[in-house]
Amino acid sequence: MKLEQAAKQLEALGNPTRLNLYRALVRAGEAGRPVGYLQETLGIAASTLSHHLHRLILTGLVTQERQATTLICRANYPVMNELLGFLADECCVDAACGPASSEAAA
Amino acid sequence: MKLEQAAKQLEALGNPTRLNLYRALVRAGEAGRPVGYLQETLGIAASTLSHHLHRLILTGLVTQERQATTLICRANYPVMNELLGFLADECCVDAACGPASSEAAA
DNA sequence: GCGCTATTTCCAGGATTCTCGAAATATTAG
DNA sequence: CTAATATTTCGAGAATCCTGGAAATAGCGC
Repeated sequence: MKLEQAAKQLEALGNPTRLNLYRALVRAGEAGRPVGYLQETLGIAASTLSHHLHRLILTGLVTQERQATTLICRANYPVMNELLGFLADECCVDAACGPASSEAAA
Repeated sequence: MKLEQAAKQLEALGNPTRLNLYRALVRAGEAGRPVGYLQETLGIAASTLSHHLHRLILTGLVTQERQATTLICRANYPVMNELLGFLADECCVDAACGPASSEAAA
């Protein structure tokens, strides 16, 4: 069920700490960020960060890659785009919802 | 603080019942839906629905309008678009993230 | 005002979340 | 193998959320 998955991803982003964390990764782009760097930047306990990170990874919003003892985290752009698509999906089936939509003639 | 607000909205959408509810309103468009209709459609207790609805209204994602004894609920499209914008906002500052972005020349 | 329908508020129990420190694990360096 | 660093897992307390039933409120028609 797609809705469940979308809800989980939204819930994962619906916590200030995690949203902040996620945005840091989004900003970092392809380069990604090591866990330790994120921990210092966000100023939270390592265990707390690990907990949140785990959640983002479970929902597919973030990926990790090992580099020696350091773990590099990256935002998973395709998953985010899919989520954005899901939200905008059924928008406008019966009403105009703004300028962001497709090229359907007025 | 914008991040707090975005997190609250995402959290509001990050519950299957609420996401379902919200999508029903998105699908309904301008017409909106009466609370009672939503309650039957979703098959949940009136108090539960009221609770979730209240939350969506607090975050600004949903609006209500009274029509006699019936309350019509509508999705607030501008707010949703703002939220989508916030998510896509800092995307790609350092990496390509897909086709959904703006018209900035490459 | 009275009754009627639509909706919300109050209350409570059970589940989940958030946060952290301490201990455990993983990987590399020597 | 031992030491050192990076990260996760464990345990726990406080807070919040989710759900529904019962009672209260809001607006309408008579």
